[in-house]
Amino acid sequence: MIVADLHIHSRYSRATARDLDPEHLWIAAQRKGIDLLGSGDFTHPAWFAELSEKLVETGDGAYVLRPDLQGALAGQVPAPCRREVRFLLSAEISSIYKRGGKTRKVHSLILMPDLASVARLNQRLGRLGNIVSDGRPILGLDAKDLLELCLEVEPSVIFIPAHIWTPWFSLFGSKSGFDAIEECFGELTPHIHALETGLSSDPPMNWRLSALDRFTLVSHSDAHSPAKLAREADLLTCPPTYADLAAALAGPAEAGFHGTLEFFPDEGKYHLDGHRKCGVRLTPAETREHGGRCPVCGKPLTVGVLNRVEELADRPEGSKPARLRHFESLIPLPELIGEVMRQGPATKGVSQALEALLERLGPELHILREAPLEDLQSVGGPILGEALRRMRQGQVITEGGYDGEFGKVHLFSNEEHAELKGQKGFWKLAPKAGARSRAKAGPAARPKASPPAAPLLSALDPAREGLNPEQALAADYRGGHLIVRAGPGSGKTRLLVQRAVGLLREGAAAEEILLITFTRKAAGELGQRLAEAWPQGRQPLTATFHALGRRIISQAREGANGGDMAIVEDEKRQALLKRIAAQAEWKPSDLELAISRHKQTLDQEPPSDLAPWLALYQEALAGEGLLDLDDLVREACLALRSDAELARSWRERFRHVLVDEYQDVNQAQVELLKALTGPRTQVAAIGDPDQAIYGFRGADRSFFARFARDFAGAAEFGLQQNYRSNGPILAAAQGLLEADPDPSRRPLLPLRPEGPLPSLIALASPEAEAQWVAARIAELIGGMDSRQVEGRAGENPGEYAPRDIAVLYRLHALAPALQKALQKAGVPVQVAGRTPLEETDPLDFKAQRVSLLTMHAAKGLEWPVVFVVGLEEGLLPYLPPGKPPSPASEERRLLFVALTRARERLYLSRAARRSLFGETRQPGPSPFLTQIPEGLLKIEKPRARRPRASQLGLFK
DNA sequence: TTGTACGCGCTTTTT
DNA sequence: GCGCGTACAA
Repeated sequence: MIVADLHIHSRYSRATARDLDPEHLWIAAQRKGIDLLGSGDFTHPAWFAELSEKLVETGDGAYVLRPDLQGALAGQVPAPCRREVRFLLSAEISSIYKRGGKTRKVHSLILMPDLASVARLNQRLGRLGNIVSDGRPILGLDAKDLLELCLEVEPSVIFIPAHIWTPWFSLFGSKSGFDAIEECFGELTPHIHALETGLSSDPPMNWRLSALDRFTLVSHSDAHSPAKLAREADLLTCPPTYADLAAALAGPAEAGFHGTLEFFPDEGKYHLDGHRKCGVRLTPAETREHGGRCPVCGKPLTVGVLNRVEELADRPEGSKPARLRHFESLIPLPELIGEVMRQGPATKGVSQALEALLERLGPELHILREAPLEDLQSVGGPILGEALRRMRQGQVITEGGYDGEFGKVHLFSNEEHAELKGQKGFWKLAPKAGARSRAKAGPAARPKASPPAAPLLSALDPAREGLNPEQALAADYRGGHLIVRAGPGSGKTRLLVQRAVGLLREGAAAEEILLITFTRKAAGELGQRLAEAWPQGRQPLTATFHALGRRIISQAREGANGGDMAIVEDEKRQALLKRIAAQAEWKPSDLELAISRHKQTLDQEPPSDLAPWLALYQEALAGEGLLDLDDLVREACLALRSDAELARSWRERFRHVLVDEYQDVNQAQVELLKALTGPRTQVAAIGDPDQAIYGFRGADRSFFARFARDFAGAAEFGLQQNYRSNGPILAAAQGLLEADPDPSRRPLLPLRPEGPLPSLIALASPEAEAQWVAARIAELIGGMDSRQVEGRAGENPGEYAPRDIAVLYRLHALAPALQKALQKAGVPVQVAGRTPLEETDPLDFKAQRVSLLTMHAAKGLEWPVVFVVGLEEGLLPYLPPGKPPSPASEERRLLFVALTRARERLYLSRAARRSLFGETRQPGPSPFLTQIPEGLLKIEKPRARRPRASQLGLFK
């Protein structure tokens, strides 16, 4: 029989002991009596390097400490404890992701047969996320995708869902888990053969779920220090090799998996329910009596493992499956000695006593499990003997752990302890009636929890079929042209889709309907939503302005000489601009801008200073039959103007033209629209002039206001209902806009009025700001380490997944500090537009991360939590040194766009010192901040720095 | 053709 | 503060 502890950590994981290195593990394993030990943390590059250096392969998938190191250390192992310690390569990965609208946090234990396969896996994982900052990395990768990746890298991988019952980070966790294994792993479930049951549950609890019958239930220590090794462990009868372990886990008991060594589950940190902050500990039955809420603070209780097991159980307490494996419940020897000596387990006296026992009797597990009581009595005294006798018989007194607080397991009652003082003959006492056996009478199986109340939004959820009244008015209007002023989060895309569907339903042909967007992405999404809403029959054309122009030009040329047409590639165009600019003694960027602006006006005559250079540019393109992107719209307009037949065919083609983001059109685009508009055409434009932020690229929001003049008789509509942001977020965003009065603006009405006030904080430096953001995000995600989860009762830590969060800034230049701080905190992060495609893993698009992006890039997107950073003088509005700034109103709208990306929580920040382009300044707050009316922002102060918590804080 | 020193200038972004 | 482009040397 061998003892295996396969889930441990190295010193590279958070909150772990500094001496967690191969040498100390080798010593500690022998003192404990472990034959087969997980390496832990193989994903961490430094630990991987250390393992590669200090371990040598046995050839059967196991590794041993290098013989020279063994020789140097042998003296530190008590003689009766010495044994061969083999290592298997193991790691734990934390997957934090969104599935089915719920944040999931699942930890997985992974074993690999050799360093080469680990290296392959690490390479893949390194591309998907940050495996450098923590030995237990956090990936925004669905646990199922992680399993798939592991199988792809190494088919013989052993993949074990870790400590499956802990509330915060596990497969069945009450906070962020699933109700069934299949729910998590889908069709890959057959690749899972074992489940790790964790400290807070033991086999009898797990036997109550018939769904677990086919799995091997394993137990490991999840140690964060050498002293905690083998708190729980596996008992194997197979040889200590990788392949034999894999076969044992996959097969019946005879295959080599004998059973487990267990904690008394009551001692686990999450056995019962409760609130640590409120000092409330409840049994599952008591929790039900209180309706799941804390009797002190009224907030939801942290539901423990016992409760969760009862929730999912389909058998009564005490049931046993047909096939079950052996288990033993143990108390760690230092704790047991501590009780006998009436001292803490980490005191010097206990250590000395432990040392003496190890020297005389052998490893800790041998002492706990097998050593004859007489030997124990003779070496450790009669009381120790009695303590071990009681433990082996399960006669213990328990106080269940709850909400992160370890439980307590005692062997003697208080009365006994009192009696014991000064008495020598204690071992003769029979256990008191008060010392209950750990088999407790429990409540009957609990009915399944009722499903959560229907979400508040369901009645008006924009994802559903129906339109709200103001949307319906605009969607159903058939009286001619119309323009819709649609604020952020008002269901704009939905209105477009439903208008198109309504037209189709009334009998309009798909060919008569055209939808126009600015980006291919928007066109793709609109097309997809339309296909979902109107799956029957042909689809209307959904195109960008440029794609539309291209079609028109193609048709014009077919009719004429059929000249070849292609779009100039950017590289070529830049080279051309550079060449001409040099000749003109202009800056290439100025030339580019001037050409573009001219083409957008549709004027025939360019400004005289531009004319010769424009002519050179156009000749160069025409010589190769090329057009640039502005030409696509311009040339289409000109073709329609000069070719009456062409114009007629296009004007008659569409009865309905729907245009998205109308605040972003330029003159050429408006002209193109007009040229497509015949007497029977209805143009429906939708947009929001308060979100016009692309003036610098030629967009002119004034076309929005004059739509009714460009398209005669147009009706005006407005969408005020906001589905996205809660009341306080909308109030702050609209308060800001008040500084730019507009009589045609209507207030936005939040569907969800309640929520926390947006907050504003000033930090000393960009680094401090980045660290603050990282710390806040770590709290919101919860799960960087347990302390963060347990630390802030009432803040709902762990409510969010990485992909629920975005950090927005004015300039890309702010991204590096943020990225660095977030990576250091172990938060999975992606910086928009900054990942080269060739480095992207095929699974990359599935990885879920915190997004870092510019306020511009955030337009059209939304997140439950948004941080807006760098709200400083000179940065917002941005005042480029030596250049004319954008109009302040456009920059204000940019902030408005940023604020209205947030659904639930909004955090604003600034730094009192900022270095930008080599210059360090001490900027005051952005003037826009003072334009947000007082009382709509909560002013926060940086928390005073507390001294770093001790490395061992996790286990007290 | 390649190495290196120097100086300039620095948003936001789509097709 | 740094990257990129240009100028000039080898």
